[in-house]
Amino acid sequence: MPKLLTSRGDYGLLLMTFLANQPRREPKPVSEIASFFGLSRSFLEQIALDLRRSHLIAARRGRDGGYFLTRDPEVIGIIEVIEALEGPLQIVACHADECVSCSKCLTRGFWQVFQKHLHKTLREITIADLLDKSPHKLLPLAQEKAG
Amino acid sequence: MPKLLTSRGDYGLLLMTFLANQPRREPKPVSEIASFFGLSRSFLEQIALDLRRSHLIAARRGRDGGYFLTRDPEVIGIIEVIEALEGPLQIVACHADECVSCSKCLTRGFWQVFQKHLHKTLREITIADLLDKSPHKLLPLAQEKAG
DNA sequence: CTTAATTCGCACCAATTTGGTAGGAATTAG
DNA sequence: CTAATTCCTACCAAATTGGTGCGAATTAAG
Repeated sequence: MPKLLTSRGDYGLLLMTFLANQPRREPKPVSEIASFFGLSRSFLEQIALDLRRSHLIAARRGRDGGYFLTRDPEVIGIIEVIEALEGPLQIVACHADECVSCSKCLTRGFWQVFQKHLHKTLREITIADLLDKSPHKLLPLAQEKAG
Repeated sequence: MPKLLTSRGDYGLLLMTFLANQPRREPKPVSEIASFFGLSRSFLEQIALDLRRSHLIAARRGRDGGYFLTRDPEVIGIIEVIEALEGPLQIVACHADECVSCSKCLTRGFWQVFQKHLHKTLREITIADLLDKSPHKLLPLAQEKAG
């Protein structure tokens, strides 16, 4: 049961979609977002901080401050959000040099290609796509074997 | 940095590919597989036990015993191995009813479709595919946006 | 200048998951 | 009978996860 996303990535994407829904990119305080989703304010603060450090959002401090997107949702790949919060995407623990059994590992090459593919997919899906109800970018993939 | 596979799934797939490489499906003891990959015997034993309980492999007990595949590698989707060892695949923690904020969750629907797609992909990739050097089943997926 | 709202930064923590170890019972070929 | 093996369960240390809490710095408004 390992998950692809921990709650950090999950909440981070919720936060990004929330900000993307704000019409004039006005700064919104974490407290408002947290209570909207029913999440812990301080935990979400940490997440917002990480997103700011990765320049996906920017902050205005002090009263009436808050966070806002630095780019349009259409050009923010969700992999950027995920990796900002969870570190580089990896399918499996082993990484080339550190692996004891790589010379005999039959699956390593496969996972590398798989990881590249997954990374690319998550880069092409944007925050704007999350707001669409229909995740059309995935549908053709799911039917790939139909023909 | 959450991974899609923990070492249980990883080692389990290695074990399966090892057995797939045995010509006449003769039972191979865990000790041999463990020492081949440089893994812990008792840990791999646990994994083999789970794979047997899911009927992906079968055992012959006692001297000269061991494990062997119950099906041809071409018809064993790797999702079967993964889920036997790690439980049902999930992208993100939240599951419909238990979720506090689902009414406001903008991303849930997307992840559901994404999970279905990933599940299908991992079902179509078989143990036999892992033995091929070229993971051709992924290549068309990776080029989906070219046109 | 004071106050309230906010980001910022870090220290800490409990529960869970992960990646095993260890020991022994049951089974079986020779 | 013996050795090799699966089978089963209990246990455990380290890492990860999902937070809490506190206080400093910053800022708008009165």
